[in-house]
Amino acid sequence: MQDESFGSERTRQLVLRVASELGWVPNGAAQGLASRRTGVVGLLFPDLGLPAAAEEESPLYVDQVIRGAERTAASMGMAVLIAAVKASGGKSLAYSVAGKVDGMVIMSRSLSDKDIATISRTIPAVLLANKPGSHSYDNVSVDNRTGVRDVTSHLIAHHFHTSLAFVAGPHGSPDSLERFRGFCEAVGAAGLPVPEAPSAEGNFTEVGGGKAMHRLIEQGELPRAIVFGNDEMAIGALKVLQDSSLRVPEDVAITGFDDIAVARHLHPPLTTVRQPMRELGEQAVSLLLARIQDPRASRKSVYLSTELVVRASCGCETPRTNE
Amino acid sequence: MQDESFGSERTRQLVLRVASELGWVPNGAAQGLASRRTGVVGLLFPDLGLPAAAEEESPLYVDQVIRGAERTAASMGMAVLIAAVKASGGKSLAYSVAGKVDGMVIMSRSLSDKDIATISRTIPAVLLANKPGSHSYDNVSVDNRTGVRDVTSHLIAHHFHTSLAFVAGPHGSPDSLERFRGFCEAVGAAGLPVPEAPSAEGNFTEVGGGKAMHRLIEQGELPRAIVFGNDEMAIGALKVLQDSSLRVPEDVAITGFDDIAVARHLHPPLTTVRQPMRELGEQAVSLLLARIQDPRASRKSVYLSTELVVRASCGCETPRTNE
DNA sequence: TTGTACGCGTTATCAC
DNA sequence: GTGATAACGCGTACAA
Repeated sequence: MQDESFGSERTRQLVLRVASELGWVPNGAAQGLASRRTGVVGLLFPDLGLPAAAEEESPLYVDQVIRGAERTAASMGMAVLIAAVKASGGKSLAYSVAGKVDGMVIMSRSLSDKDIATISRTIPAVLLANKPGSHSYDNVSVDNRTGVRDVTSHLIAHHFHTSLAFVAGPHGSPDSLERFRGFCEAVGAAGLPVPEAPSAEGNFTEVGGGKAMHRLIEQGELPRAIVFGNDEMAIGALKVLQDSSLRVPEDVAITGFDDIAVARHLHPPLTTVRQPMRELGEQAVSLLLARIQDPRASRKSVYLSTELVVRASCGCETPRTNE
Repeated sequence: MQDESFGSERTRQLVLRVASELGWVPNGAAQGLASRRTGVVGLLFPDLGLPAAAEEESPLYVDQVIRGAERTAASMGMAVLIAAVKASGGKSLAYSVAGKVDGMVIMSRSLSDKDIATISRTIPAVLLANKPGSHSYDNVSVDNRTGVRDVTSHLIAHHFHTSLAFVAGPHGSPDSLERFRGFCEAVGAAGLPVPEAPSAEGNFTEVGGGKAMHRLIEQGELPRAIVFGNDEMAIGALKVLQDSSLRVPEDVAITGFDDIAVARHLHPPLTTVRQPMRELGEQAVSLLLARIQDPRASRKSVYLSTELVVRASCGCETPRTNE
């Protein structure tokens, strides 16, 4: 099947034709067993275990990564085996996947460090969006810190805000932590007081963002600008603000992170930091394929840069143009 | 590995522990070859080959189906192998996938009837959102016709519109065709003139919808209500209408189909037909697993019903409540 | 209960 | 260049 040089080209074609007419399909298991390569890459992502409704709104993030991964895998003739892994156990699926693929991409918060270590002893693994500094593996992540630093600086330098707040995602999320650091850097660089901790936490969800906003409002002393750790929390907060008759951006400016599809359709359109989610998946698979080819090359870390997307929620004018 | 009854339970635990300490992972290929089941289900979806930018906005549909499929597959301990198939050839990936799975879910427009037939001779296949009536396979689809009939009737009965238009998706899309039929049924039932063909086509994309809208405007005789074949086209049209200083819904009412996440964030929020995309994926995998268990059971077709989601773009009041 | 040999469908190696 | 044959790693049936 894989030998391209055959005696008689005619015979080859004939066999191939008959084979397809007969509906013959090569057995992948046998191929894999004999050739020691499956032609499949695995992709593990976290199953947040959210109620279906919430999940439906949210996880554009993972979806885009999957798309990117599928895309570059396909360009190399490989398929992608996906599996959501619950934080609470259920790792057996992960191991099962590990036995069926040539390598895997492991998204952050889907597997414990120990399990990653175990698996990576059998097949190569690339970490996606994990805490920076884990140099034991190939790694691809986005420059969260610079991204948030950029929006925050924009709020300060361009709109002259001096009372700012940051709303974080779930505890322990490397992404959220880095974003908070970026916020602190920008605030510090402007000579403003640097907070010890985020002003609130919203779990990266819309409802969480709404609740966080409520808390901030009830505390009094509403900040003039709020940097949210992601877009969804900003969306939830936006609703709460509107219901509280607080105007955005006149009374309080808000920004997000991710630039999910809804962001530009909000009123006002959300100023945010664009994250190349799809490219994240693409790069991860690229790294993985490279490592499969050369298992003993030096570890690589890829940082993808973000892009500030200025719309109206920060206080900038939005020209009423189309796109 | 699969024999739960062992002589000495202690020994069993010991072996398992050592195995995991050694980082041993069972070889899926060998398991598959010996047991004749891979523990993997395949999912083929169409690669529309759109530019990345357009794709990023759009394919919520496929993503949700993937999620649903992954979800129920995981509940049965199975992983999902996904592959995007370009309409233009590239079917080799599809066949490769077919050799690696216990069965596949094939989304409409991803594979030719002939290829489906060939593959299904080797492994069970379930068709997703294909033309109704293909009773040769297990089939799951959404009740497009009733869905559009419902919105259209709403426009007629509730808002007393008599000049309506339908904007279709790509030529040859079974979904689009069924939705047009639903439109015609509603229009006919109300005693209004039934059109021969859709008033315009928008390829199911946002830009396509915008262009279609332009065409309708330039034709003069703007209909008072426009039923779009999906949400994205409605979004594109909405922008064009606003740029043309036409008010929605005062000057023209519009509706969509799918209820993608952006729909409720638009201004005005889009009245649309909710399609249980995720459940589509779930049901497809359920059918597939059932067929794998009993390959000679009778064919099954599952129709999922839609739900009319009334918001403001049709002319209804939207109470300014929060969800 | 425990051990052993065979088969799964393909690739790869080695004589010819 | 061509054609046999031994792995590949795990289930499983059968013998001990």
